[in-house]
Amino acid sequence: MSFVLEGLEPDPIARGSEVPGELLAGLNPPQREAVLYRGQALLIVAGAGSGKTSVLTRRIAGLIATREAYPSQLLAITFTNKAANEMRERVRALVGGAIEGMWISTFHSACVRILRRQAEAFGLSPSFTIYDTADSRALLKRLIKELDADILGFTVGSAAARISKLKNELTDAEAFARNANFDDPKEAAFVEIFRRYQTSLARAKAMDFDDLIAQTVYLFRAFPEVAALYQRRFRHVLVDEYQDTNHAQYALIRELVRGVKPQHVPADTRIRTNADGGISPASLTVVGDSDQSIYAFRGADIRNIVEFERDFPDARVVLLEQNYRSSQNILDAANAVIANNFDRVAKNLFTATGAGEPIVGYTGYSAHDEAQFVADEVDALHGARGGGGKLSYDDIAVFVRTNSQTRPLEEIFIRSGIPYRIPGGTKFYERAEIKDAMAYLIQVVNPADDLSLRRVLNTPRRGIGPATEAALQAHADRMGMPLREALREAAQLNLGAKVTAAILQLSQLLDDAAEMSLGMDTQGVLHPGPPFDVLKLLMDRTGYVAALRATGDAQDEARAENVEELLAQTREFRRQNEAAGLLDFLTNVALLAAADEIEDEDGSVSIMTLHTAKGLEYDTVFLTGVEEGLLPHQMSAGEPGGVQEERRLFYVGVTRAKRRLYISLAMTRSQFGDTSVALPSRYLQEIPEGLIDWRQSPGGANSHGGTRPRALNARGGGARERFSYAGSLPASPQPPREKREWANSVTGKVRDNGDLTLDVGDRIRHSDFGDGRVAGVSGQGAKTIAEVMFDTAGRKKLLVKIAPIEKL
DNA sequence: TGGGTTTTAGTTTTT
DNA sequence: CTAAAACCCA
Repeated sequence: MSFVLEGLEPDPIARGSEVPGELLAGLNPPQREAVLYRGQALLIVAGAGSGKTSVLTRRIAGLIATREAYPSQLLAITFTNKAANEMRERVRALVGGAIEGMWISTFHSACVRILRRQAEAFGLSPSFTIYDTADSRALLKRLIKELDADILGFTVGSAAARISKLKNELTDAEAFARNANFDDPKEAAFVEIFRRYQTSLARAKAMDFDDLIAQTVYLFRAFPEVAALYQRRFRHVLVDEYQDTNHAQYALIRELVRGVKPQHVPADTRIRTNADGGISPASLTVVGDSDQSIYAFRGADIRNIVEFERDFPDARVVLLEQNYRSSQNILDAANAVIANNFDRVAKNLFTATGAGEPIVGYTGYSAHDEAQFVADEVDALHGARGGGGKLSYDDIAVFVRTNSQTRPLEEIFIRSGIPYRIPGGTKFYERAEIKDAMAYLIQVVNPADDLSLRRVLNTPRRGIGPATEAALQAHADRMGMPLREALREAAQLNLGAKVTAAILQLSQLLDDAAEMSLGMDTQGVLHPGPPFDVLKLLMDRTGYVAALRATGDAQDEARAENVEELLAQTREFRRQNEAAGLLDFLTNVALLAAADEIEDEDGSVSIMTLHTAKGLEYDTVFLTGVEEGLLPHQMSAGEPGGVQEERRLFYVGVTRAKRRLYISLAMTRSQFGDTSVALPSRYLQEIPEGLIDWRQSPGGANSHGGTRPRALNARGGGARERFSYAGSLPASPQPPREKREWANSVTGKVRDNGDLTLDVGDRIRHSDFGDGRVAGVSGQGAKTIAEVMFDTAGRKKLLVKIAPIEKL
């Protein structure tokens, strides 16, 4: 290889002339600058839909094409694996295949890679396992119970949240203990929980999600020569979605783009050194949009992006404001809403594509009604009836605020025969049977992980009950060995002959599986065995799947099929990653993100949370549950900046839509089994008059004030639908109270029945369902619910106050 | 030890 | 209301 080595060093002056023209084709001036700028630090403030992925990929392609950097000198951090794969393909298409050695991955994947590679340097097992949230919680549960900390008010959730938060701030157990107030019994107990949690992880050779980042930072700080390895290698670091980085991630980036001291530069380096023999810092490019920061709950610190220029005084800032995704109507709505967030740098998205179709609004009686509307519209758009529109299902997405909202949507979609997917919602890997199978695999790779062994000890049933487990655990503790070792010595424990045999059999099986996973010794080289073979061996010899099949239970049959599906996935994984072993498979699964499950062109509608939707785009978007208490969510009311964060969430949702946006809500929502009245979200009011075409408006006759209802969102001047509040919303955070009513919608479907009372046995008439008989009444006052057996429509639950019914 | 029943707790968002 | 967890009995 005879590269021109001088060319590898970044030149602080833009080298526009050298970047191939085709990489700049079709870019607007700021985009062009973002591709061409060369310097230590660059912040690209990329509004929604402003073509940032395009800019980022061309910037990378430019660096490679001009020989400013080898692909292996580039590190690009994305938010999801899906985004990483997409970027990899797009860069490959631009530079013609030569991107081997380039790292494009998520923060977590990159850290795992570094940690596994450097594990031995600081006494860590390279085959450490990654605990997901459920694993962490299971461990914490044991610890809290052990310490009787529950009486102090500790819950698994609160402890987990607190530990996660501390780790994201790079505060480890010891650092926390140093400043803890031990006079407070609760705080003292927490210190103990945190410490034990961490030692348990270490003993199990496991890390939780937050550790992956934090430990990498600690590694770099403790071993400058290890850090230097990566500082020398990565000459260009690019970070996407920078507004959602937390402190630990920020610190990691800072470590990576630090210059290398002369003593850490090998004599034969091919990188140009400074006068003192050191190497200057890598160049850093970050892309983000503070208006789309929606992960504060995960420790994301908006200051990372807002104060970027303070961190890097020489930084260039490029603003991308032209939107290439959405119609002007959609952008107007988005701009208007986000403008209500104070404390933000003004930014106004614009487009050249024209107004487009109006936003469609709909208000259902209930979540089911709302879901039915969505289903009907999807059906119509797909052209099942009209034939005019030929929108593919995968061009449509339905967004929800909370996971529980997917349920009614799912029910209606099934009934309507609309194919759908819920990325991240299926929780395939959280199913008990999958966790069982995975626990076997983890135990094969990491025998120190007692948690996984305990899980499979008696699954399927092999007669190892709590008593036997305790005996094994006691032996393990006594000998200071992992549970896995204790299994081998089961014969010493004077257990029953049957039980002992079962234990030894399991032990032998795990040994055999471990041998297989390491691979056959062909010509002295170890090739990791295919994960499929290992899992198949385990499932066959344990009889796990067979046991499920044998029960004859339909649910167990479904579980057996899930395990088969997992087997298929291991096979598929090996197909796509040829030399990949079991550890790679497990890592891959652990770091899977919800959005990674989205397949393009799979012919189904995607239903997902607003958080999952970040970074995606769809021709048609349904934004559902736009109600007070849901968006903004009740839980956010207490948090500082909560309502603003929720507004950004709303903004993210709106700006995902390319051509059509539907906004819907329900007048009542059920949770915990009872139904309550819901009010339209305050964010709806922030959308300018005329942008929304209400098919069914959130009525609201103004019977209390003297103010005439404003035709806020009536289209074409005709006040067909009206949407107003009695007076203006209070400036205070509280939503309007019971004075507001759902009444007198022009369609006549939404009404106020006053204090109509119904009793069991009454005959009533419903405008949609026809005649029926009241079968039961529950609830009080405005929330009175009647259960009605309709003569033709079957059994329905109705909110008496607003249902379109009359007593006969 | 296993199965069945009662009880209780939980609902924000996620790598 | 639902799902998981605790509890109880055979």
